[in-house]
Amino acid sequence: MVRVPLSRWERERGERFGALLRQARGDRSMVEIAAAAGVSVETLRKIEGGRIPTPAFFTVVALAAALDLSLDVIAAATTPADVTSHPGQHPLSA
Amino acid sequence: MVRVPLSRWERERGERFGALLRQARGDRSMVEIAAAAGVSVETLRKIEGGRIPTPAFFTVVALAAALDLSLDVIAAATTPADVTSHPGQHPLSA
DNA sequence: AACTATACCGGTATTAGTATCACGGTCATG
DNA sequence: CATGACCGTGATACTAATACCGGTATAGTT
Repeated sequence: MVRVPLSRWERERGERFGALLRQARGDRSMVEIAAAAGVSVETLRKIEGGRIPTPAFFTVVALAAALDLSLDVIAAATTPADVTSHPGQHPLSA
Repeated sequence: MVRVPLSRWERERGERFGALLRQARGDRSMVEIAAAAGVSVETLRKIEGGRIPTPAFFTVVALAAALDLSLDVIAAATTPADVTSHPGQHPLSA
């Protein structure tokens, strides 16, 4: 009946995710990438800054396309290796 | 100041997405896949049925892993070809 | 036959989180 | 100076994720 709050781990993962996007953006402006992805600039800023730790899948799809990134690479890069070897240790989803 | 409601197109995309997951699940039980992904069964059911049209990215990551699917393949399969050739015609994100 | 267990179905209620706009501020550039 | 990008924030409506409900269907057991 209640949505479970995001754990610390999930928040940190979101921060890692945001940092990865920031890095991929490089010299391009946030405004440019947000427009290319069809997302508001504020949203991209929040995602990059980890303040939206679990964005919607299709939002990420659009951002990945604008940044020419593979989703599989993103997913692999934001999951610490120890989690993948022990799937039961942390929630796997958002 | 207000979050824009999901368009019909976005809802339909969510239904396509859900159908793709359902197909990928095959003979395996919803309970089994949901558990493997660390997601509630109700959530998976709703995603498959299109009643959660824009699930969180990391939820999809976990489900894709449980189903042994590539995220890039999922994203490509749920985007009609005419949308990719005309990026301005529909919102690209969730 | 009845009973039990399990999976699946769509819906409801609740809570937490997202995505957006708008704002005031800073900073860099022409 | 004006302009554009970036920053974090407040407020808002919307949506996701969860547990639960009553129902159906199937398979196995007594």
